Amino acid sequence: MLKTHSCGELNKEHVGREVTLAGWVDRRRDHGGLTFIDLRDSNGVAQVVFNPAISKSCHQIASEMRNEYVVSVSGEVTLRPPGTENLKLPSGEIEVIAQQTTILNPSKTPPFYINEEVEVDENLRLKYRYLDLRRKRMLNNLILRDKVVTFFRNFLHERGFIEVETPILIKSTPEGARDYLVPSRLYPGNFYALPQSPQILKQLLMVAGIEKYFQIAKCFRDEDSRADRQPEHTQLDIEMSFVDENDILSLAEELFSQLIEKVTPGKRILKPFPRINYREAMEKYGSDKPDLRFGMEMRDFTDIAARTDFSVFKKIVADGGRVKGICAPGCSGYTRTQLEELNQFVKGYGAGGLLTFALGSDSGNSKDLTLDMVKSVASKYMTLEQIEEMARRVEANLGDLLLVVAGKPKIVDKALGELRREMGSRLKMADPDLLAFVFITNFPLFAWDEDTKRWEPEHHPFTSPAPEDINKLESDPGKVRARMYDIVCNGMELASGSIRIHTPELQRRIFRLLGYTDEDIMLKFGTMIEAFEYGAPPHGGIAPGVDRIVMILAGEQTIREVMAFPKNQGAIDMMLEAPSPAREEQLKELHLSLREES
RNA sequence: GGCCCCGUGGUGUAGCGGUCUAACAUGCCACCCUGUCACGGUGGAGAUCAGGGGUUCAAAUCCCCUCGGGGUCGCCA
Repeated sequence: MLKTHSCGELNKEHVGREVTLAGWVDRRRDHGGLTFIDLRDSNGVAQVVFNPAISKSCHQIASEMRNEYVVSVSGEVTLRPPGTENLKLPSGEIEVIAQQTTILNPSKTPPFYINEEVEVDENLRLKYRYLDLRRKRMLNNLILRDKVVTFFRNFLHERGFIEVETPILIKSTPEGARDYLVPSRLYPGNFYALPQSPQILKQLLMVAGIEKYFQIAKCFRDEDSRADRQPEHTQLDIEMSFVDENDILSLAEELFSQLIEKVTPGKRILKPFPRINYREAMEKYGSDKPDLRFGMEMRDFTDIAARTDFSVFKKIVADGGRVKGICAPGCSGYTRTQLEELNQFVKGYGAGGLLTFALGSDSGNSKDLTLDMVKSVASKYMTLEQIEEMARRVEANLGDLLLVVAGKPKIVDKALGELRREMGSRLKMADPDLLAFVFITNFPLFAWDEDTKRWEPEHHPFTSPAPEDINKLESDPGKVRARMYDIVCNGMELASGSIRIHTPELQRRIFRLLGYTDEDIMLKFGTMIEAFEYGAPPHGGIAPGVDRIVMILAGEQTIREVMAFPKNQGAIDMMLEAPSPAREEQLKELHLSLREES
């Protein structure tokens, strides 16, 4: 090693020792006759003193040092003179008196600050990610991520799980997201696909008798990116044999509870994790990933709306629509501009508009409400009783603002659910120290796809239907519930899993329902079906998203901040400049020619 | 593909029709400085205001288009 100690570890214990440090110049303070350097390495920072009275040549060399130069320093660890200690630094009571120093490698002036926390244009950071990662915040995120992954491995190993790697070059399957394809050199016109998840492989491991499997697995999906989505992400992939829903959920609950306790003990969690079924989540929160850090639940006003003289309401109800609302506490004073902003907000989710009821200007009990205190375009078509009834359902008081959306049920839930989330964040209703984990259960097995006019799996086609609903599979597929569950935290889907189908008959039945011919089934999923004919055990699993978990624990707004080398929203690696054109020889070898885009 | 937001020295911001020959902080360069720690002081260099077009006597500023970035809807079993 070119060093005997790391900068961060030095303290009073080391006083009197001769040490050699090596790292980056974090800051130089040149007093002319005396120069200080904050030397930084992956462990922390230590102050080095260059005193010409100790070593004239060292002092000379120090005058050439600049930020981010890589240097090594040898010298004695001494206590700082009284009154010059720096309590902000763990090594602040000591300093190293340079007796020998070398510039190992100079550095150009970095394109942005390494030693200060300032927001920098993200593409610039991504282009120079290797510099960006030198910043404290990024280093801490990588350290946190390592702690999380290490915890997962230990936790599962202690419970008898074994980690199995599965291949990255696999077969394209028709279900789900767009695949990343890899052309085959040996077989012209044939392609591998990168796994969207190791789903089929882990189920085959169950057939293999592994019983308790996990993997820190890379997953690839060629879909548009978001703050919480990337072309490639990492899952903690878990699968177990001879289990039911409860076994998986209690394992997951234990996993996350202990993780939080160990890694971010300052955070509170709800324990036990609440379990909400899909229907209830959609009813109350308009979302299958509700943020439970605050209430503001949605209530149904459809029956009230039907009784009013408000033609907008009546028409929507007559057409099979619904009317639902939430209460924004203390917001009755919202200006026209603010209300219009919220109106535009719900329109963005397909709603026709937002109807608001400002309940008086003062705070107080809603029993004191009178009709002239209500400000709303709809109030003249409604009775006081009707408005009071709405207020009562959402537990509104004087001074509150009712936010009501009417329209097609799906759109109402989506728009009002997003509005709830928006108001929660505007009114800062979420406790920042709370991690509101919740299980969402009893998802429907299928969702009707209007575009393809087909039933599509809500999760994936390997999810087992609830036993009591199996007889409805063909007759009423929309009513069939799935043995599926999600883990949601603070409004983000953190994990998804299910008990799987393990008999060939049922698996075939599901595929047929999804519109596959028997020939298709054998062509595309033949391996799976055949494997199920050789004694497949009942099994199920779950797959938490590692990037999202770390993002939440780190308090970051995007998963890019917790990935070492992420891609930008356009799926471009700014640092490596990928994707990039292939050379003609490469294309030829792969039997590919490029198509002219029209 | 739709919608919203953003683009001014290396970095972060101000300026939002004329006083901009573009300001401030920091960084950079030079010199001074022996106890600083976001050291201090003096001086200096550094910006075709993303690009193009238009409106105007006059555009960083208003309008249009393009490009780039972010957020989001669609999409993501």
